[in-house]
Order: sequence, then structure tokens, then C-alpha cells
Amino acid sequence: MVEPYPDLTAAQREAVLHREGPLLVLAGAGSGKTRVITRRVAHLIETGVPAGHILAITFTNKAAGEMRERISELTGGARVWVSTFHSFCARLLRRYADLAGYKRDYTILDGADQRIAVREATIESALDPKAYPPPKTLYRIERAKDQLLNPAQLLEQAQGAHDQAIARIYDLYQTSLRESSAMDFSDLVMQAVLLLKRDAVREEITERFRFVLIDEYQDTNIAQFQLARLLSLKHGNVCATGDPDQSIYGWRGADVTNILDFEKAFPGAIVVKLEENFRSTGLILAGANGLIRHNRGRHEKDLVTSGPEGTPLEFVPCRDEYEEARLVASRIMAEIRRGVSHEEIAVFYRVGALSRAIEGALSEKGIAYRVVGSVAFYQRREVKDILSYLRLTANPSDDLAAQRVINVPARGVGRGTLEKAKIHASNERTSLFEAARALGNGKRIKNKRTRTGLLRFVEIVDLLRARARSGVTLQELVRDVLCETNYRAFVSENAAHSSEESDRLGNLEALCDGARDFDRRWEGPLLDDEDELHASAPVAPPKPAPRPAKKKQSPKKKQSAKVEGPAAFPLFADHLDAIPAGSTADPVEERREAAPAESGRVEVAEEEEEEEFGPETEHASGISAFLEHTALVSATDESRDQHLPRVSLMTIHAAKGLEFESVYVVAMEDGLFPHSRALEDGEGLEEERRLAYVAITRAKRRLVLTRARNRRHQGRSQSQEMSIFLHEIPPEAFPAGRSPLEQERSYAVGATRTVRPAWEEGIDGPGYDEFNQDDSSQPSWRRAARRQEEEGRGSSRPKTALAQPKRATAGSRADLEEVRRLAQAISRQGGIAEYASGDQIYHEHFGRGKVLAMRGRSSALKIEIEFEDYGTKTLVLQYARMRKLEAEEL
DNA sequence: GCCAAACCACTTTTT
DNA sequence: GTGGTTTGGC
Repeated sequence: MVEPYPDLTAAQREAVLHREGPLLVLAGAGSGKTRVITRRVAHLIETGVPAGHILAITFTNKAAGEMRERISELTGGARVWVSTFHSFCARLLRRYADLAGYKRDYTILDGADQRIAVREATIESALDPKAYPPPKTLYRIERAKDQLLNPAQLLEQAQGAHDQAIARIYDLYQTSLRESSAMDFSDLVMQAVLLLKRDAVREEITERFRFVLIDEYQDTNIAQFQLARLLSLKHGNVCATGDPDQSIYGWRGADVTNILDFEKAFPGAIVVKLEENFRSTGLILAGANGLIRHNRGRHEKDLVTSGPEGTPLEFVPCRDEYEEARLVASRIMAEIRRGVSHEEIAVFYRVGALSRAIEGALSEKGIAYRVVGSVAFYQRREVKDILSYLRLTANPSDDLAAQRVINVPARGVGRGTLEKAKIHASNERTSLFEAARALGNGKRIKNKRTRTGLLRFVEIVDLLRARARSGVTLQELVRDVLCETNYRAFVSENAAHSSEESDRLGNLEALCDGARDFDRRWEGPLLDDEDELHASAPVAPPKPAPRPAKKKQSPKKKQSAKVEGPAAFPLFADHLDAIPAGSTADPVEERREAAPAESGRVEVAEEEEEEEFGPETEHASGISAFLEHTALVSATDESRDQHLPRVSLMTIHAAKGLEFESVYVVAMEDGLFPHSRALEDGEGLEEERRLAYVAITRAKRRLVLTRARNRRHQGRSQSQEMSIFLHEIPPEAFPAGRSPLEQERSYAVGATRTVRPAWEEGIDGPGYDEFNQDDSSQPSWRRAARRQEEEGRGSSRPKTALAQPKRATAGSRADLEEVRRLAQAISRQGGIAEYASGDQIYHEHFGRGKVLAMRGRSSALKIEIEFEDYGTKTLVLQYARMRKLEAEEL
């Protein structure tokens, strides 16, 4: 018999062909995971599973978009529901909002809103925000929600007064969110889990989704794990894919035990391992394998490849961030000249702030680039203001939105009035918005101007609500907001410079454009009628029950509207259809035409299913749909020029799941990568190492690592140590087997002033005795290692509520020895080559020699050496492959 | 109630 | 260099 799918490996085929029951695909980096998932979905559909019964969940919109696109290509346009955890949960909560105790038009809060709400809860608890910093408290609250702990449960396990106070703040915070009918990101998942625990809801949903796929499973937290479990409780058809070595979201509550214990959680699970890498060259893989081997408590596993070894990794030492940026830019330029596409080149950094310098150098050279996931458009002040008016239009209970714009633009409603309104609202158990109305009409506020201001605010929102119901488009509604509030004039008056003014006005225009694009795709009311608000979908008995909600015109029809030109915002592609973001209009059209015919067999079933619960049907109103989009989809996911070839700049986190021919990782320095803040947590170093692993394994053919010796950090310039990861990557992966340390010591490729003249010696060389040093002057990873050692000796600190089998941490004896050894090597050898006459050196070709003299400056720095076997020679230091000999080698 | 100046903490990563 | 919060003067 002929094997099906001869283009797949045996393991890949096994995963694709697997049918019923739980399946875990342990997919190493570049092992064809996406391919397996999409082929598996296609296979299910081909063998008779209606597309509507399949649900695929990812972490990012980008991943969802790509998967949707590829499935669509493979199946001729099958309409599988692919979405992020958060989008899926948001839809589920719309459908069952009343059961969950929220309005259908609930608000999704962003981080800034959350901080404000936490801050207020802190003050309300009579606690000092200085002693309880809102961001820290918020972090605790979110982690609690990630573990499905409600305030009472958090209080129960509180240790000490501080923890109890946090639990109290959580309680107040949650109450205030609920009163505003608002949810934060963690709520979306937590509340969805609570819903799915109800038999009736679960019945209906599991009837709808018989096959569930979850990508990047190693990054799931407890709530997401429960969601997966509940979704597959009935049919057991859950397929998880992931790689423990790529778990990089511990700080967000992700728990690797989910993937490690998959077989326990889903009895009878089949595990398929994909360990053959089809992406990277042998040397890149060797670098990655060698690095990740330094992590303790991991299953030994090496990625293998049968592909070519490729060229060595490049290490580029630089003087400072400007030189680093310039060198990266010129290398990129050279690649582009050689014909490498912009799209195949990426620059990664650990923290977003590092993009600045690179951006500068790239634009100087005229290299087109794109910063992935940068400053969120929807977070801009002017945009948030307008969105707040929309939020109030959809959900007048949204007190955070009301608070934000009750006096924007200024209309005489100051802090005092706001306080009075809040008190009134809490006394009367009403919204801030209604409180504003009451105070405006009442006698309690003496100042006439203030009363007028309040009434004006109320009037604007009332008007917007009326307009929204009267059938205007969203674009018109946004224009109404701008018009009624006179917002443009407000911007102009308040802008400090004309550039700021035009910036902000431009953002407002962009928002209007976004609204226009939304209108193109959305058919249906912007705002439900009042009575329908309360008649949200009841839990129907599983079988027939078409949803009683009013029948919206199928968005599919609307989709045939022309997508205009390449400049059109591909907004909402993820929500309304299977158009890959960035597609040009024509292929999209074709796919739409082609889809029904080719999947005709299952068409009828699909239509019915989608009336029940689908990505297209679960919005309470158009405004909510738009707001949900702004909350869950970052603006860069849909940037208008995605199709233009550009070099990509992004954080390593944002790079997960992507691949590029050429990858540059900048700022490989201690404190930055590994990041000092990440090391505060016990297992931080290991997660940082996984992050480095992710970065390396994104590269297909070329990997360039850079570091700056000095970097301006917060105002002042700081001397930086090399990242420990540069020492951990096997030297064999570098040219001539020379580690970055060796390379830096003896010569510097193209780095003009990295090699400092001998007379500057001793200014900032390390050379300290590490054991007598004050902690603060040591590399942060070394401090972290020491701390881990101390913790390792003491009682183990409970990390999560659920007792998890404790893995060995990096604090183990052998690991610490390793760190010590490296640390000594570094301090002994010094960072950068510094030569003085009389120094003994070793040259790769010429062997031993003695330095006679140094001549010239910077890039032309020459060194005169008397070799033992080759006589006296003058070499250009920059290209001399040699190193200084240490005392014990003499 | 408004506004400007001083002040401060901050920047790890994201839905 | 930032952005948000607090303070004090008008």
C-alpha cells in the first residue's frame, strides 16, 4: 500500500493521520509544526469532519492569521474557526454574557485602565499606593486570575498582612469592574472557564467543536489549560502542539507543567515528537542545541538536521549602541545588495526600547523597516479619548471611560465634581454617567458652569447613542465624536509643537480610516435596541434551537465588497473572514468565489453551525465589535503596508513562531539579555536562555550576534559585560571555532574603536576578584546564580497554588560551578584586547611572539610583533588573528 | 477649579 | 528622555 502524504516524515504523518483522542505534538523549533497542524486540519476536513466542528486556538493574532490562511489554501477555503485564546473567550462571553453576569456590550480593559482601577481600589482600601504600587498589585491579581483564584481564594492562601491587603484590593477591583461591566484580559479566560463549567453551556459548545487544536501549548497558564480541558471533555479530541524549550511566558503565568504533564491530564494521549529541523543550517542548530543544554530539568533533546552545515555564526563586538546599529545596518545593506529580500531579514532585541538606535541607522541608510508590535496605536491619548466616547456609547456603565472623558475636552468638571459624582454613583448604585446626569440636573452643584459641563457631557453621550441606533456608520459616529467634542480644536490648542499637533491629528484621521474599513465589512446595527440588550441568547438545548437573536445579514455577503487598493487597512480580517492580512484584493476575491463550490459537501452543515456560534455571529453590536478589535488586536497586526518588503524589527517574544533567512540579535549583554529584572525570579535565567534559544532558532541561514561595550541606558552611559549566552554557545559554531570572547580579545571585525589602545588600559577592565567583590558590581546572572544557590539550600518557595512536581532549578551544584568557572574565565581574560609592548601573544598562523610596538590610530591600528619562528612582522590589529597569552601560559 | 512646575518611577517580555 | 502624578499658586 502506498503511504499517504509521502512529503511528510513518519512522525509528521502520524500526527496528521491521528484521529480521535488526545494528541500531543512535541515539536522542536523548525520541525514543521505549522505544517503538521494545517495538514492535520485539512486531513480532518477531507475525511468528512465539517470545518465548523474544528476550533484552532493560538496565542497571537499573527499566528491565527497565518494558520487561517494556510488552512484556507490547503482546503480551498474551508471556514475553520481559528482565533486567539482571548478572542475566542471574548466571543463566548458575548454569547453567554447574561449567564456570566455581564452586559453583552461589556468593555475590555487595557493595561492603563487596569492600573487606574487598581489604584482606585488601593485607595478605597485605605492603603497607600506607594506601599502597594498598582502595577505590582495588578500583576498579583492577574496571576491569581490565571490560576482561577477569586478574591476569597486568594485571601485564603494569603501569607501575612501584605498578601491579605492584595486580596482585599483584588476584591474591590473586581467589584468595580463588574459594576462597570468591564473585563480585563485575564477575566476573559477566567470567566470563559467558569461558563464552560456549566453543563448547559459546555454541552452546547462541545457539540459545536468536536476537534480542538491548541498551539504553543507550553505557554498556557492554568486557566487556559482548564479551558482546553473543558472544551475537549466530551469528545476528547484535543491536539496540543508545543515545545517546552520555547516556553517564554512564565512571567505571564504560563506553566510548563501543562505540557510536561499532558499525558496525565489527558489520559490515553498519544505523544508524537518532531525532532528533525527543516529550517536552520547545521551550525545554527549546533549553537542552539549547545546553548539550551545549559538548562537543568529539561528532557535531553537535540534537534537534528540532514541539511548543510552552513556558514558559522557571526559575532560583532561594538563600542556602543550607535556603532552596533551602524554595523547591523551596513550588513543588512550588503545582504540586500546581494539580493536577499527585506522580508527575509530581521533584527531581534530583548527589550522594545532598543529598537530606537537600529531604526535610526536603518533610515539613515534608506533601508525600509517595520517595527513589529511597537507603540500601540490604540493606546495613544487622543485615540483612547475617542474610543472612550465609543465605549460609553456601547456601555454607559463603563465608569473608567466616563472618568477619562467627563472633562475632556475641559468643560469645567474638575476633580471635586468628579469625586461628588463618584460618591453619588456609589450611593445610588448607578453608573458614573448617570450620576453626572443627576448632578447636572440637581441642585447639589453650586457652580452653574460646572452643571452645564456635566450636562454637556451627558448630552454628547446621549446623542451618540441615538445616532448609533439610527443607523449611521461607525465612521460617521467617530466624526460625531470629534465634532461634538470639538476635539480637533482641543488637540490644536494643547499641542506643544506643530509636529505633535499634526501627529495627533493624523492619529485621529487614522482612527477614522479604521472606522471606515470597519464599515466596509460590518453589516448590522452599530448598537442594539434597548430591549434587545436584555434578551441575549439563552442556553439552548443542544440539538435544534437556532439562536433567537435577530438575524444579522451574513457578513459573508458583505465581504464581496471590494477591498480597495493596497493601502486599505486589512482591518477585522481575523474576525469576519479568512482573508489573510495584507492580501491584495484580487486573490481574496478569487478565494471567496472558489470556496463554496469546493467545499460544497459540508456547506449546509457549516451554515447551520455558524448561526449557532461562530466568529461572525457573536457581537452584541457593531461598536462592541470594533472595540473588541481595538482591545485584542494590536494595530501593527494590521498595519496598512504589510505587503511592502521591509526588514522586521521586533522583540524576541514577538519573534516566536516566525523564521527568517537572516537574523540579527543585538545587545547580547549582561543585564539586558539575560535581563536583570528577569533574574529576580528563581527560574528566570532558564527562561531567558529559552528566549535566546527561540531567537537563534528563528534563523534559517545566517545568524549575527552583536554586543556593545558601552550603552546608554537610563540617561548615562554604562559599561556592559558580555551576555553569558555568548559564552554558552559552543565556540565550534563560530568562525575558526573561536568563541566571542576570543574574538573580542584579539581582534574586532570592522569595529573601529572597539580595540582600545594599550595606553588606555585599566580604565574599565574587569579584573576584579569575584569572591571579594560587592554583589552590585557583579554580572547580574552571577548574582542570580548565587541567590538561586541560597534559595536551593533553604525551604523551597511555593510558586503556584497547585503543587507541581518541582523540577531541578539552575541552582544546582554543578550549574553553579559552571557559572563560577565562566565568571573566572571572564574576569581573568578581560573583555577586550589590549596590547602593550612586551606582551606575549599567540597568533593563529605565526605562533608565539612578543609585541614590540603599536602604531597608528583606530581602524588603522597596527601592531609590530617579533615572532619566535617568523621574525618581525607588522600586522593590522583589526585583522590579526591572535590573542594575548596569560601569565600561566608563558 | 485650573494650570504649571516639580517630582517620581520607570521600561522585560503581551493578550 | 518619558510620562504620569502630586503639589502649590492663582
